[in-house]
Amino acid sequence: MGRGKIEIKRIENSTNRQVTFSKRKKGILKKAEEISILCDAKVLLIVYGPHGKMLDFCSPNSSYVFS
Amino acid sequence: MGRGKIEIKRIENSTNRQVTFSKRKKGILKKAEEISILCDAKVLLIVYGPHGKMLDFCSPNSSYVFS
DNA sequence: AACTATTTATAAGA
DNA sequence: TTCTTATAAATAGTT
Repeated sequence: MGRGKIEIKRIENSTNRQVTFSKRKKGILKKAEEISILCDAKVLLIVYGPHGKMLDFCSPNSSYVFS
Repeated sequence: MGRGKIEIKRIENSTNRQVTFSKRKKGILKKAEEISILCDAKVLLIVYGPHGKMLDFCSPNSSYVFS
């Protein structure tokens, strides 16, 4: 989605890669939260990048599933 | 995204909830794979629904991060 | 960091 | 229920 179509392969430019990481991480985090609410699902999402936090999303009361 | 806008709250109709779960799980899985390739990120995604598998996506060579 | 043209995901419908 | 399509949402390139 965007001004142009991109190929799904490693972005070589590190600035662009970091920008895309930030944007997409935000997006996937939102999707994780949405599916957990809409569908009553248990979700655990970890996105680990150079500057990212380890645990990014865990739907409420999931500890009994993921422990 | 779709024919109409929806509120992000639990879908009460269980058939609709299951359909939405299937569609969105596929979507988030794709996003997880894409960010891992594009941004060289380590991703672990678990979406646990009534009929879903436990481990849904793990980017390659992530075991040292997630073990 | 904000914008917007365009692609992608998906809610309803068939 | 698998496929279609109109529309909402995400985002690539731009500013």
